[in-house]
Amino acid sequence: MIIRTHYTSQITKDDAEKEVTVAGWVHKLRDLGNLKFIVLRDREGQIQVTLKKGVTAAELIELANTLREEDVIAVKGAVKPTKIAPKGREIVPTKIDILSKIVSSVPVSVSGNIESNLDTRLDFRVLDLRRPEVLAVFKIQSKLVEGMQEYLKRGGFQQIFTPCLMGAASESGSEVFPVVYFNKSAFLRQDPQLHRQLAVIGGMDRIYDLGPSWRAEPSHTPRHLCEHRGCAVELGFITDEYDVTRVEEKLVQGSVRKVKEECGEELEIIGREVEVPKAPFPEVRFPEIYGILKEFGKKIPFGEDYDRESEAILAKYVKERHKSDFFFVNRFPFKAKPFYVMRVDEEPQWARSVDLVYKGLEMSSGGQREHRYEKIMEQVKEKGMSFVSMQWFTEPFKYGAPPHGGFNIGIERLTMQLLDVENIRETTLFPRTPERLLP
RNA sequence: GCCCCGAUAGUAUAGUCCGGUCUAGAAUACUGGCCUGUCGAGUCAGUGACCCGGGUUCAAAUCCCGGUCGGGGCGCCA
Repeated sequence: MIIRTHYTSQITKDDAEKEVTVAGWVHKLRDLGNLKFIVLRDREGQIQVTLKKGVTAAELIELANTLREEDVIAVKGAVKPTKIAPKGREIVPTKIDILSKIVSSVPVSVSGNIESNLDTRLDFRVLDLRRPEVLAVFKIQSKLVEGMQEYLKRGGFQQIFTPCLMGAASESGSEVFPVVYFNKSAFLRQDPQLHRQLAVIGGMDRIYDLGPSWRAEPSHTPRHLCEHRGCAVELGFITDEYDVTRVEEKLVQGSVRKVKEECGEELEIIGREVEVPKAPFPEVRFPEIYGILKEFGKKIPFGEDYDRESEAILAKYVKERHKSDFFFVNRFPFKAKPFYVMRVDEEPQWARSVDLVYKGLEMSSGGQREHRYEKIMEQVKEKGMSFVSMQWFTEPFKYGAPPHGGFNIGIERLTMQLLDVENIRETTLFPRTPERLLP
């Protein structure tokens, strides 16, 4: 039987005299001599346990004297409403069980007021996670993903699982992690992209994949991880890339709405407010983008991809003009994109390739894929790729591939931007960066 | 991959520019006292640190070189 009868948050001043058992960590000890307070913390909050000499049994007071912060205890007792206790209630204990004693004092403070550096906190992530403001971020992230899934399920999307191990480094130019796979060379995927396409061609039609991707780029930035998770969506029988962006913006809306509706307390803990974005999201496109950038004194040669400064300029431009933190960038130069994207037939320089930008940071990329076998083969050739190594992917296009498209939206990045967090490692439970592989 | 900055007790910092006054300071945590309404409790006492290697110098936390790790910018991207 589960030890606790109540989470701390479930106990209110209306529970007078009710007998409860709470269980959790010793958050704070305040010893006033003949009066002692134990602040017990669990996932949902905190409650004060009060011991008075002459009122509380002597052996309980003796036991309380041995407690240290972060010991794990269960406390049975009566709820006592009182104005002088936090949230107007406290527990008068009749029994205290020590479930686990700390072996040594904690290296980073859980209850204290000294904020450790992120790197130190990540070394002791387990302790860090016990801080309510850190826990809140992950509760919000969970709801964000839940909101996405609810939207997708309503929209008839099926969840699928795609492989993380790849027999060939394909896709774009980013670096992949090699893996020892018996006597073959294998790689960790950069994106579940190609298998999603195959699933749609296989007739699954509307699917999504929630899972990790890896990039072997030694990026030292507050927005990159070597391992990140994405919500990757793919759908068939689209008319053009706008059928994809309409899904994406609703998915984002759904996820943010879920957070707004169900994470009021967590948002308060971290001192943030969220706003459900209005759809449709504004769009800027190539080649018009060159003109917009020029107005802001930024020159990008016609036909070239933009850089991060441009992204910031466009974000500012859209924010002023459309009052939106979100916008799509469409029709990227084909030369900057992978072989599988669909070009605009009449203007083959540009691709039906779409990024979603949120508060100036790229959240996703996607768009319409090329589904015509001949075109795909042309593009494989144009990108200088080997027909043989791509055959596993291109063959199925011979046997009836519907027009399709999709996107992969970064979960850590979306959480980060939504909550105005400065570093993506804050929104990753156990982040993997070039130097950090533990814990 | 390129560029800039940093590393002092468990944690977070002062000191570094202008080498000696640093047997390295205040905080918090920790250890031991006192205290019957605390809630960043208060109060008294105590333990505890200059990233590693090399160099310059009478003398290095402080200056120089290399390494490792960390923060950030660009590139790449989610």
